[in-house]
Amino acid sequence: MNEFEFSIENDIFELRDIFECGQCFRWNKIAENQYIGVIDEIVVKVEKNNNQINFKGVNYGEKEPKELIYKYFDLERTYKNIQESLQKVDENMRIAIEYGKGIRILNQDLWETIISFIISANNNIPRIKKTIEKLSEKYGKEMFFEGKKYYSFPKYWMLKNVSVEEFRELGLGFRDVRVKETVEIFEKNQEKIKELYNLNTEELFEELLKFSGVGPKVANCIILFSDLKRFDVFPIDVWVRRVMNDLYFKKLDEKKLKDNEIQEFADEKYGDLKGLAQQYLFYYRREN
DNA sequence: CCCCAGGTCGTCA
DNA sequence: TGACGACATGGG
Repeated sequence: MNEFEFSIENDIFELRDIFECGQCFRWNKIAENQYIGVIDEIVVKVEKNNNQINFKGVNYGEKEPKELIYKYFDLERTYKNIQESLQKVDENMRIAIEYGKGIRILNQDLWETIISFIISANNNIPRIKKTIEKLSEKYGKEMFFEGKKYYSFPKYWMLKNVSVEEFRELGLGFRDVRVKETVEIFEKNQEKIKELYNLNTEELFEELLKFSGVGPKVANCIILFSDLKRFDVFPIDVWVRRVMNDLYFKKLDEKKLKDNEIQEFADEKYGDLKGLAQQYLFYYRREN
């Protein structure tokens, strides 16, 4: 266990936009310009003043905190260019970007992202967060930072002896079996999982659908929000269907708007940047 | 009591 | 393929 602290400068890095836009579930606001959360086996407090971002925390794992944080926050990527390109699409996109201009798409651990979004199915964000927190408290690694306890998201091998009934006690509901089956898949297919990183987006999508509890929407979220990181996917949930219908399709009953119809439209309109476009639209619609 | 939530799964035509 | 209900849980 050792502590770390360092600062960076970045124009495109707003705490609220990053942590409240629905891509992650383990961050909490502790002050006006501060969030605290867990990445892998480090606890991190992020504080922003002007364009200066400070990272302070403790490391309980093997990985170098600075490298972990650079990767996690996607700091190698220049979002300015991407925004400028997307802004040209139309006025709606320009407004959505203006609202969420501080968003960065995180590179979250694949295993954690898969489990988190399996839990997200037919669920709401506060309850998803609560359930993931319980899972971590019960099975993750205990960590201490500034007088408080935190818990890492449990690695798959830490869950191998957990029964379906024990999963259900966490409040997973009908998703308990899916989580259990996913643990087993990870135990038996490590080589195959490592190869996911070499696949193209289409192949990746097909492979992820084989997981229990992973359908089209969850698969696309995993591809976009994990360290698999591809921007050429467009996850469609109730909010995205809602915003797309309001802005473009204008059907009286939005449930009659088919996913395929939205997908084709998004391909055409946003191209390979549709993942980021989706996130600006989702965040804009959910917060307004 | 109802409806809804970052949906998926099994079933049936 | 495509439609449709079931599936736990908690909040409004």
